[in-house]
Amino acid sequence: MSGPQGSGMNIGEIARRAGVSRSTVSYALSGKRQVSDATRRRIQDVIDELGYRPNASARALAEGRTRTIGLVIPPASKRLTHMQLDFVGSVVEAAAQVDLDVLLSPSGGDHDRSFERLVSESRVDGVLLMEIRIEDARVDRLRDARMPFVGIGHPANDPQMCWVDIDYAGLIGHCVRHLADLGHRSIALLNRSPELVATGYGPSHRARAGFVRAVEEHGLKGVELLCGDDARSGQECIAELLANDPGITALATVNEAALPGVQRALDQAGRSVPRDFSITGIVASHWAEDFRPALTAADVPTADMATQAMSLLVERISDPTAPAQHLLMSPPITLRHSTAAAPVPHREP
Amino acid sequence: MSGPQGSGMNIGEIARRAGVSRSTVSYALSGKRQVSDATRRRIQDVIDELGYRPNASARALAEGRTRTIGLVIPPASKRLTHMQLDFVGSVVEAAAQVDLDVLLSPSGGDHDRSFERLVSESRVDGVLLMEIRIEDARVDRLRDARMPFVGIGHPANDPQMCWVDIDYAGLIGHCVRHLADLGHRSIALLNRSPELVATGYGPSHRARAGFVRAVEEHGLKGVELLCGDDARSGQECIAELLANDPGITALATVNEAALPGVQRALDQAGRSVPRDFSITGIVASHWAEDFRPALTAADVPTADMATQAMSLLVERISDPTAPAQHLLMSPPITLRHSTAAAPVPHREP
DNA sequence: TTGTAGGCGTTATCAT
DNA sequence: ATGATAACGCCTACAA
Repeated sequence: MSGPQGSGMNIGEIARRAGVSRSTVSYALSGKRQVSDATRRRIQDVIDELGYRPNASARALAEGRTRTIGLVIPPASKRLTHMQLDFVGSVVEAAAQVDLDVLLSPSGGDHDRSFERLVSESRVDGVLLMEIRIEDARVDRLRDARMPFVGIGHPANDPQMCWVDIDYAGLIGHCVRHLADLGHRSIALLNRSPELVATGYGPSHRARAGFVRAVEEHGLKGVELLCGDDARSGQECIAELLANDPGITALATVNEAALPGVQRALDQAGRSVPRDFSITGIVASHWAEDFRPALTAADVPTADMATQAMSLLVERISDPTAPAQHLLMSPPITLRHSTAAAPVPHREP
Repeated sequence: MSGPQGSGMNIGEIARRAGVSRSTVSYALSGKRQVSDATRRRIQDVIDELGYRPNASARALAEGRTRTIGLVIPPASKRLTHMQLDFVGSVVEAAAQVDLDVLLSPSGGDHDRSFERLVSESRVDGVLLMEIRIEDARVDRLRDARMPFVGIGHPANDPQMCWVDIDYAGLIGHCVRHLADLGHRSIALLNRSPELVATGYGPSHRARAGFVRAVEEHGLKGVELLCGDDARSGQECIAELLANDPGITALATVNEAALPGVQRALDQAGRSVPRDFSITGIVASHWAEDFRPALTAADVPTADMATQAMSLLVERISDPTAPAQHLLMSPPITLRHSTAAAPVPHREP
């Protein structure tokens, strides 16, 4: 009943007490060869009594796999977004479902000890790589090390690589069309930070592309806002927007962390949502619900993505040579209460 | 330059190519005994050329430690709160600082395979246990397995155990006093879900105790609300409160996930914060900033807690017999914009 | 300063 | 149906 940690509790000890050889115990446990009912029961009794569990390191060494996957997350220093955190939770859950453990690695820069441990010390069987840049050294590193991996997000055209991503370009396009249908003629895109965009952050670039294209298609006026991932930046950004472009009546966002600030700036300007100003975009689903008013938005299906990414990874681990798969997800826009018909322009009497 | 994964890349191969024995390579790497400059350089050259890194499993097996710690989180199925997720990020960061990896285990019920793997397969050197119940089987399990661990939260009186926690009772007391000082006479405690409270969730019980005591001390009327961890529950809860106890003018909360709903219910009732209704409580710091209006609250210092917990754990791993330490943190209440003097009661004319 | 060899706890290939 | 025994890759006395 007590712990197997302390003293010399190992497969040999079990074998000795059960009066069999170590291999028999091993096989009784794995079921990889027949063991008579009698001995199996004897072995199981001893195991139950002592609370034995095989040592993971020894097993990993012998089997050549760790039953663990790595999850590379952005460094926590710059606080993770709701979406990212949600995704981490979902991945851990999805992994637990298939009895895999998850090793977390916060990795941003290129000199990252934690990331290096992951890829080159055989700590994990495969890796889920979050927050991929359009040009991402880590992708090359993983490939170089022959480590099976699946990207959450995708770099520039790379058919060999396996990934799942959100269709930012398409979804922002849908958002723009939704706003256009409501009669908005001048709209803004609330993108992420200038630094992130400068490093070639895929979602930002694709959101921009989708925005530019859709704005053009619908003959709208569009302005792009580069904005830090926090409430303060959001507030400054929107305050400035309202001052410089008072004609803007709607916003599509890919920057959920800035939203509280957006609210505040609109409040201060006396603009009410959705009466005077519409907001939509791409956000983690519960975040959309938590907004006031509830946000009409494309809800990122983090749990789904996690499950899909996990099964892709499992597949890739078991057959690294199989053709790479890409999954571009495009969740529908859920209509809530943050968008409405464009306000009628003021007329001087 | 390329990966050590593929073929037979191990310490023996390095030794062969450098023309030395395996032990020399090992010592050159660990620095645990003198190696002549010449051979060290020769070895290093080979290592650099091949991009060799020692196999973690083999090392763990030989050394008897994994350089990994486990982080036991609540199951992700019921979405984690901001505070919890924030904490996860902070822990990972703190661990990376000291070159430790973090294995995540979502563990709620008592039959948890992932948790069992953690404690009994020697996958980790120590464990950080989140969301401890006042009576918590996992604590016994860890102790039983002689696994060094530190609790985030603490069970009932247990001087042997090492933990760091927030002083919920004291902090809620401060919140109540703050409200009392502002003239509020009838206040509510927004506690967490009935189920959580029923399972003996420490923070809830301690918040309640602190609330009851402080309310009594200041001669106030106090009502406790048990409320699910989501916006909808918050909305229902507060709607009901305003209907049944219209005299309530302030709220102290330990349930940040319900706050968006609280906002909505107050909006619908035409009560404005802080003019008609004050809100304060204990929340993750950025959550307080993101509230509208910004929340006067005790900001939980998650990064601090993580760092402290980590160093306690490291210490405990290196000397399991050292006396247990307890850290009860009591962050100050940051004054923002969600509390104000109690509104003057209505008078029928 | 360096080499030899045994052990860490499993799995898996031989035999029997 | 079961036992020996050699890997797996690294660390570390013990020798030289």
